[in-house]
Amino acid sequence: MVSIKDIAKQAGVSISTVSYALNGSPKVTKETSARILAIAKELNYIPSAAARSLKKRETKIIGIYLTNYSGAFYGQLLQGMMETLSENGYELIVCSGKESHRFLPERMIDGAIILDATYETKELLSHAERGHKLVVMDRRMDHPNISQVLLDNKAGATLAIDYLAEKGHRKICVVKGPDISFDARQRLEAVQKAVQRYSHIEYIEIDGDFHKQSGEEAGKKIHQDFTEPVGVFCLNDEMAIGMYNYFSRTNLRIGEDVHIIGFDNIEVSQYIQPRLATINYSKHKWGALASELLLNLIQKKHSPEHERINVSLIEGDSVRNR
Amino acid sequence: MVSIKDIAKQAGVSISTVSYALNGSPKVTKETSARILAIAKELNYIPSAAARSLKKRETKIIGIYLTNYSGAFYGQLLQGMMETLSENGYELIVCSGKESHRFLPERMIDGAIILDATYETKELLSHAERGHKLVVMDRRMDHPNISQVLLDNKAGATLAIDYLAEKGHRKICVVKGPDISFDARQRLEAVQKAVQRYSHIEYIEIDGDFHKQSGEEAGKKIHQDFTEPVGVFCLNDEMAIGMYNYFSRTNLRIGEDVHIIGFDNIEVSQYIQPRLATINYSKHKWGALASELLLNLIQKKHSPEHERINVSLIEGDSVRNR
DNA sequence: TATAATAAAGGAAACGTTTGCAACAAGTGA
DNA sequence: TCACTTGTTGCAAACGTTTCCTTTATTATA
Repeated sequence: MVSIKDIAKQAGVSISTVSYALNGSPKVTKETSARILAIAKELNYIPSAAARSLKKRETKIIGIYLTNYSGAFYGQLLQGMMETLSENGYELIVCSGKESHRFLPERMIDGAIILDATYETKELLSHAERGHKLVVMDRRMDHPNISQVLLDNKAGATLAIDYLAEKGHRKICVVKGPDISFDARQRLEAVQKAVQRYSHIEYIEIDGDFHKQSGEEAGKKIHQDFTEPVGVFCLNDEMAIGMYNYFSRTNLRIGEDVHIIGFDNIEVSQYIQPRLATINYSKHKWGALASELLLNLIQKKHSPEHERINVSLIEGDSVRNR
Repeated sequence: MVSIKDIAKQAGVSISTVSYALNGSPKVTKETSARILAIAKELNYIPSAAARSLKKRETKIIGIYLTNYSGAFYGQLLQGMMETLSENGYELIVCSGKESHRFLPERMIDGAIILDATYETKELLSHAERGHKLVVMDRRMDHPNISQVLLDNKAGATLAIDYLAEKGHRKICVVKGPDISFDARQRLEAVQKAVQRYSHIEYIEIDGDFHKQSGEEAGKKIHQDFTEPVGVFCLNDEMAIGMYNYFSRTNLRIGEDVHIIGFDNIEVSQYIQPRLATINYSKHKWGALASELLLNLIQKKHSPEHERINVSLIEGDSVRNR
C-alpha cells in the first residue's frame, strides 16, 4: 500500500507537507502542492480510513439501526436520510448485524439513528453518557446527547377510530402490536382513549406483533366470533395485509363485512384490493429530520431537540359505511 | 477515552500483556488475565476499531452495494447475507451513499458485494487489481479476486415466454428493462431467442426502465394499440405492478384482455389481484451464496467461483388461457 | 548443582495519518 | 544594518492497537 510516506520520498518533501497538500491547506505553496498531488495520483495513492479516523477521532459516517428490512417502508426513509447527510459530507450505513451495536462505542461511526425497538434503552443511554450523539425514532429519551423525532401516533390512532365511528361502526376491534414497540403502545393508548368517547361502541382487543402472520390469526378470531359487520384497526399495515390474506380465503368481504384500517401506508397498501384505508406520514421527511437533528447535535449547533411527524388519514374502500 | 494503556497502568503490567489478555492469548497466565479483564470491565474499556484495523489491516466488515432500497426485495437478500457472514464473525453494512464507493479502497471494509448497476465495472476491476475481494451479482467479471453469482435469467425468460405460448397467446409483448442492467439485457436476449421458436407469434417490444412508472406507460401503449388479447412479459415485477395500476383505470381486464407475467416474485406480487404470474428465485439463497463466495475469497480457501441461481415459474391468474 | 528448557511478562516498533511547534529563508520597515 | 514579519517547510509526537523479540523467573534435566 502506498502511503503519504512514499509520496513524500518521491517528492523530496516531508510527510507533513504531503499531508497539508493533500488536505488543501494554504500553508503549502501552489507549486509544491501541485507537484505532490500529481505524484499522489501517479502512485495511485489512497488514504487509509483507519489511520485518519484514529487520529482525527471521527469517521464522517452515520449509522442507522434497523430491526429488519422487511417493508418497502425503509426505501423512502433511507433516501431522506442520505440526502441530508451527504449534503453535509457524511455517509450513511445501515447496521443490522448481530454485533453492529458495537459500531458506535468503538467509534466506527460518528453518530447513530435508532429505529430498532430491540436496542436497549439502557445501552443507548450509556452511549450517550460516553458522549456519543444519537437520534431516536422509536422511543422517548431525554438526554443532552440525544434528540428524538417521533410519529404522532396518538393523532393517527384517533383519526383511525374516528373514521370508523364516522362510517357508522358500532363494533370496533383493534389488533395490537408488540409491547416492545413504543409506537404500538402509543397507538393502543390513544385508541383506548378514543373509543371511550363513543359510549355506544363495542370495543375488542386482539393480540398482534406487527407481522403478517398475526394479522391472519386475528382475522381468524374475528371470523369465528362474527355476528355483524365489524370495524378493525390494525395497528400497522403489515398486519392488515395478513388479515386480507385470511379473508380472501373466506366468504366474508372486506369493505362489506369486515372493514379494515391500518397504519403506516406502506407501499403494498395502495395495490391491494380494496385499497387499504390507513394512516399516512412522510417517511422521507421523517428520515431527513432525524438526520438533521443528528448533525445539529454532532456539530454542536444546537442542544437536543424533540420533533414530531404529522400524520394524516388516507381513505380506502376497505372501510365503507355500515 | 480509556485505552489499554490505562488498564496496563491500573493493573501494573505492560500494554502488551493487556493486549494479549484481552485477546485471550494463552501467553498470559489465568490469574493475570482475570485481573486485567476485571479492570477493563471496571474502567468501561472499549477497544478502538480504528486503531485495531490500522494495525491488523482488516475490519471484519463486509459491504453490500445497492442501487436503491425500493423493493421489499432486499429484505430476504440481506437476511441471507447476514446469516452467513455473522456465522463467520463478519458484520454487514449496506452502502449506498454517494461516496460510499470509497469504503473498499480505503479499507473501511474487507470485501464488497455488488448489486448496483451504476457501479462502474472499470472501477471494480481496479479494486480487484489492488487486491480487494469482490462478489458481483449484477454483471459478469473474470478476475482472480472476483467471484460472481448470477440469476439464471435466460431460463427464467424462456419459462415466461413458453408459459404465455402454452396458454395460447399469439400476440406477445415484452416490456424491456434499462440497458445498464445486465439482468435486463440477458432476459431480453432470451426472450428474443424464445419467440423465434414460435413462428405464429406476433412479437412486440416496449421500452421500460424497471420502475413502476414505465410499466404504467407501457400499459397505456398496449391499450392504445389494443385489438385482441395480448400476453405481456414485464421484465420485472415492479413494472408489472405499474401496469396493473394503469389497467385498473381502464375497461380492459388483466387475465382476460391483458395477460401479464413478471420477473422477481417480489412481495407485492402475491397480494395484488389477480395474483401476478412471475419468475421466482430464492433471494435468501442468492444472498447467502454471494456471502459465502466472498468469504471463500477472503480466507483464500478457494479461487474465484461462478455460481448460478435457479429460477422457477409461479403461475397466477394474471395469465389465463386465451 | 549447573544447565537447559519452559513459562510469563515487558520493550519497542509499526500501522498511516494529523498537527502543534520549530526552523529557516526571504522580504519589510526603521 | 538590524530586528522583525511573513511565508514555506520539516520534526516529532500522538492517536490505540498488535506482535515480534527480549528479558526475567521458574521448573525440569543431566
